[in-house]
Amino acid sequence: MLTQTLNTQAINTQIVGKIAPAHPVADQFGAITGHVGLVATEFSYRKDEEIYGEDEPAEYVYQVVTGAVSSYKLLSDGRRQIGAFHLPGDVFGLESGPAHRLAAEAIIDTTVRLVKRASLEKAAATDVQVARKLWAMTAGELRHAEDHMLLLGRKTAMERVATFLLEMDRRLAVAGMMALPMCRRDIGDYLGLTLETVSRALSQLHAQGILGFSGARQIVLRNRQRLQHLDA
Amino acid sequence: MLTQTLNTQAINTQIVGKIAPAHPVADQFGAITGHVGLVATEFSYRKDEEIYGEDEPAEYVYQVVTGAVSSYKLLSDGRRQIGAFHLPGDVFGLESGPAHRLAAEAIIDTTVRLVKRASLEKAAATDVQVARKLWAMTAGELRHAEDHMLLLGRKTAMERVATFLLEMDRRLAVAGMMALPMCRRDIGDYLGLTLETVSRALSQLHAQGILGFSGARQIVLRNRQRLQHLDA
DNA sequence: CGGCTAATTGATGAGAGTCAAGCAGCGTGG
DNA sequence: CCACGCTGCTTGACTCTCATCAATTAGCCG
Repeated sequence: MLTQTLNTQAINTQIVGKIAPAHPVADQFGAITGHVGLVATEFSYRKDEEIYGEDEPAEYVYQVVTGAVSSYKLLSDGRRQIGAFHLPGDVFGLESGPAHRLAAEAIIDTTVRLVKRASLEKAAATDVQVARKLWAMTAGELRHAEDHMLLLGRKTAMERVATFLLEMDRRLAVAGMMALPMCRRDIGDYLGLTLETVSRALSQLHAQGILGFSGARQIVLRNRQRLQHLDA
Repeated sequence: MLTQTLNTQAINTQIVGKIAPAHPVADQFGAITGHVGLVATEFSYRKDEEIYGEDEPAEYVYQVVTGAVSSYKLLSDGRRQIGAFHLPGDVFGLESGPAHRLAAEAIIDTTVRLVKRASLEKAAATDVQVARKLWAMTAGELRHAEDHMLLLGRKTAMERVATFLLEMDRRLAVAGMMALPMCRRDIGDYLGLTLETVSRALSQLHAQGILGFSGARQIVLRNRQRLQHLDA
């Protein structure tokens, strides 16, 4: 079904390495594919559209060009844990085994670049540098997951929200302001909290002057030091 | 300081591949090192002894021969999150980057086999099969961490304990009985609960006839199906 | 058998969840 | 350009699960 969607909506096929990196930072996708001449395709998803499901065969590896994606697991009764948010430049959907172990969906309108998993595997089989990079990317995800386990298992609601704000500030702040792509429910599902608890924590930080709002999703951190102090 | 300890206590140096695997299951260590002739050393730690600290340089990769190890992170005030338990046969301490991102300590008297990280790196640089195996091991850890994030973020206390029992049953049950190497506090720190909550959940499962005790750490699962049902 | 550590159990309380109401921001259409 | 309506966010009142504090009890090793 992903394949079907791809066939009907794919808009842009290019040789990776001939296009400019989407972002000024080291382009992780290019680092893998640049010198092996893999074909990458651009593709778009609308807000709330599923990119792949949990346990679905991992046919493609993705990189966010614009927009934002969440990776998550569900329990049978609908409880959801978001494991990571993927922002422009981030690679997601990379698996060592045959299937995706989290589902992924666009949280706002999103464009991704994608390559076939099989072609990466093939490149890795002959090029040790590619193999090393794939390992390093998985290790980076593991590092994030380990940090997040500490947050989910042992931090208070306020500490979780403080950690979240500092992470998003680091990853998407422009000119000291961040435009959050995700709603309060998504933040709650990422932090193991309810959306109400997230909202209350943000309100409290606002009341203390630690952050400012210009719209619920436009946040300015006014005192990173105090926020770091709240983050245990 | 690890080096110092190694110098004083190392007892056994061997060519990996010439010794019998510690366990009947596929030997992960051997899979990496068997055909490249790496030198492995055996080494022992006493209960509660630290094997390496968080952010310490990752000089060695380890495999549990006998005993059990926990990998954990600490907050400044002492709150602890155990990310994984390592049981006989398990590899731990494998890093793609330069440092350990969790600390590790023996939870009972433990013997490990270890190889220099640098020699693995070297083997991976020339042997794509080794590189692939290292990636797969890190991916396996990531899979466990992703499952554990769901547990920590979204499961109830009883669901967490049920998940834990089923995991340990799968990993260390012999003749339908499991001998837990870890205390209630360790279980709590793994599940994001207090030791009292773990104890109460176990007592409740006992009262319902779902499990039997012969000593606090000797547990028999009498009804895996009901336990699976309690695990969401 | 004695003494220590680990585990159980009970009483109480705090932090986050649930349920519910109202508000604000934003996109749409008149 | 402004009004309307939808969705998402905030806030309040109350509940409940799990943490905390405390006292026994059980298990284990010398």
